[in-house]
Amino acid sequence: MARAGLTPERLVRAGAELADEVGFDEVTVSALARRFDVKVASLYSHVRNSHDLRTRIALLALEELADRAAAALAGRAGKDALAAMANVYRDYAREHPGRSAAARMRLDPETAAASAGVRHARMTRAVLRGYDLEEPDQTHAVRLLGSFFHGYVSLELAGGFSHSLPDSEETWIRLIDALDALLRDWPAPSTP
Amino acid sequence: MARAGLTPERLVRAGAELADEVGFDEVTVSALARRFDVKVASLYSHVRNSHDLRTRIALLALEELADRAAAALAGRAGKDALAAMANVYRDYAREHPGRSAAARMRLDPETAAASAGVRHARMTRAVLRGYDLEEPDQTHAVRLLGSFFHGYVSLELAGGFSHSLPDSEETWIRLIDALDALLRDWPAPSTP
DNA sequence: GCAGTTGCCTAAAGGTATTAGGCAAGCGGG
DNA sequence: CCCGCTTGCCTAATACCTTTAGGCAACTGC
Repeated sequence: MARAGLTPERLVRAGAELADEVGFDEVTVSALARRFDVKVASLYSHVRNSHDLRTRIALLALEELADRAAAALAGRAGKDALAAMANVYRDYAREHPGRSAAARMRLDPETAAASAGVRHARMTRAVLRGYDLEEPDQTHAVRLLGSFFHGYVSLELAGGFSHSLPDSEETWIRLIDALDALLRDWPAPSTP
Repeated sequence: MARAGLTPERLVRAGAELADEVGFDEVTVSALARRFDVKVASLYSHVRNSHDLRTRIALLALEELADRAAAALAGRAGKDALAAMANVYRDYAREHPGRSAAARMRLDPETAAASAGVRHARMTRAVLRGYDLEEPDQTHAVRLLGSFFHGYVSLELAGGFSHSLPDSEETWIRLIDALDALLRDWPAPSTP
């Protein structure tokens, strides 16, 4: 019988495609085996287990996303950079909903530390160099942007903003405006 | 044999507790049956299927959250109300991580429309009455707050902000400051 | 206390995850 | 060229979760 030519890389790539087609939650070792027309057990020489497969898809998505962000940020600063980075996340989510969900998967700390997640953090800080923020405000801002991007993309993908006006596109543009304004004019701590 | 006294309500409540203990993803019909010391098939007279169970847990969580928010908002306005609402979400997530994850579960449109989600939307708009926002900016702001709360709570629960300084508590307070400032001084659309 | 309902059980089938061990495809050396 | 070794994919088996069908016993109301 001819061999299927499985490798971890091909499996992960196919798993990512599967995720985009049927949703990250439906990515299963069995479904992937079907896709390669191979028995389920065969995958276990290339991937440790189901969790390992999903983790690798998440890592792939984080890499792709970081690559796109790096490309988009090159030569931009200030609001331009902010908008570029924001659009990278949103566009990726719309083009690759499954991968995008994977990128939001919870990783254990060591895996996360070795992932492209750290590039994301560095790039976010790079964007913030266009604004005048000292520590710890810069970290607060990193967390604000992370939360907002994560939340907006999740809600939009879940259909939260469809079927109501104004459409999501307009909100998105206006919210980037708003965040830009906030970062430019970052408030001092309130005195309680 | 004595009967276990199953009802949909008891199952959903126990399912919510189970979610808080082991995570929403691990909430399974089998695990719930074990918890009641009952055979798995017995649950199927009370709950349509696994998805139905999870949906009901989500609806419970949304109700609880809306009740808390309503209580917290009574008699408050402006930044006070904003902070109160924000803290409801965050505190709920910390006290009830499983329910909180359930509340973020994707619901189909009809279910969502019949859920306490609409109360949340109304209350968010009520909070925004303390700020001077016309439509469509009010809707943009609703979406901003929704995204931010959702994102922040997800990331914090996933451990995204632990093991780094400043601690999440401080960031949280400062970001509420920041959002308050942004809402008070909402920028006009940028002219592209 | 009896009849009817209904709640929980047994049985069974199908899907996913995972491990152990086997056979042959394809590569490298003679 | 072909022989042997590696290793890739397979069969087999176990375990768990989901879901449906049908049965018997425990409550409920008369």
